[in-house]
Amino acid sequence: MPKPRGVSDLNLTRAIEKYIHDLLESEEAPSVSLRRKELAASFGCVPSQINYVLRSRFTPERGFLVESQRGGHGYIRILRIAFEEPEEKMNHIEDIVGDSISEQEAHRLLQVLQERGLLTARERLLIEVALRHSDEMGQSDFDLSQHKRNTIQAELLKRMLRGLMLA
Amino acid sequence: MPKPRGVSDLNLTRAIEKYIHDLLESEEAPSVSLRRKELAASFGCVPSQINYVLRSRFTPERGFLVESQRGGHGYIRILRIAFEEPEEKMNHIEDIVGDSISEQEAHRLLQVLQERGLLTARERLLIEVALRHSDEMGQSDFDLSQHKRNTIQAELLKRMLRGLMLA
DNA sequence: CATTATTGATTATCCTTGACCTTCATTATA
DNA sequence: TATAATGAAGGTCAAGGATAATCAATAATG
Repeated sequence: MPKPRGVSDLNLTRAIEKYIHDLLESEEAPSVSLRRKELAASFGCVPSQINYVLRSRFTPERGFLVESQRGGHGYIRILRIAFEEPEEKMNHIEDIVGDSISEQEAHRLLQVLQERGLLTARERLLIEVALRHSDEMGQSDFDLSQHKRNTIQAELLKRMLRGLMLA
Repeated sequence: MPKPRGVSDLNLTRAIEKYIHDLLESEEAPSVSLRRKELAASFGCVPSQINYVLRSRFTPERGFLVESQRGGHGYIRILRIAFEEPEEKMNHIEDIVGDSISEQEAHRLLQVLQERGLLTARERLLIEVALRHSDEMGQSDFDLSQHKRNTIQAELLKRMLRGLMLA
């Protein structure tokens, strides 16, 4: 009888991510500025850890832009980009999906879109089912190459997302 | 040296499946997080066994989504999207869809489901986009017969509805 | 016999750290 | 004033440890 245990264990990266996220939430302005060294010190880590967090979490795919300046009075600024028009939102997504997308990438993207409130869990589930079916068909029934399947997948994904964003 | 696997003589996969299911039942939140290595250890099996259970039992077609993260502080999170009440309703739907369904029929069915509040407009749209894409592929890219396309469509439709309605 | 389950070896990914590199503003100096 | 030195940021990269995923072979089951 295995013990039920929660995995609430935050790692450094997620802690820093959450901290920056909270900063963005609390501010009125859609951006925050900070000192890399100070932030690292307050988390008791090496400064380059901050770069890792920014590179892996505050990407344009997730709706962020990062600016910085070196030297004296250096800084890092994180901007949350807002997509007012469904048109813009859609262009953004089309760019991210591209002409070909792997299952992994699609999976990630859907997770992010749900986190950003652009999809419900049920909608995400529907899309995943459709993508799996497409991939399965392509593999078992038509013996398509990985790349071909990823191309079809990208097309299907874009159509489904397009439909939702413009709805 | 056979290890004691518990009184119930279920096989490993079903035991792990049940364990995860029970966790989901007992929690308030519709998701559980766990460590693959620990869970495997507590069942006295190899970690990849957990992947087998997830791949075969906790699919989107069955109403679940799985997220995971590797590396230090890695985890696996299982989300239950659908609940398993409308068992009968689903049987009914399986009967209606059958092994083959035309675009027209699918269209009407989705309309009814939306009217009954079982689907949102957006969900219906997603399904229609997927069906259309499937049909278009079948016709233009693979030159399939009408009947074959309707068979594939029925399969896709059932999977998507199953995913939403039952677990 | 066909399908499902189990295992272990190998591969991929994520996080963390530290050494070394680049850029910028300020200050010293010719 | 023009330029060089200095110090104070931030950036890059690669290595190492900690997990999880994949895959093919084998066993068990129905």
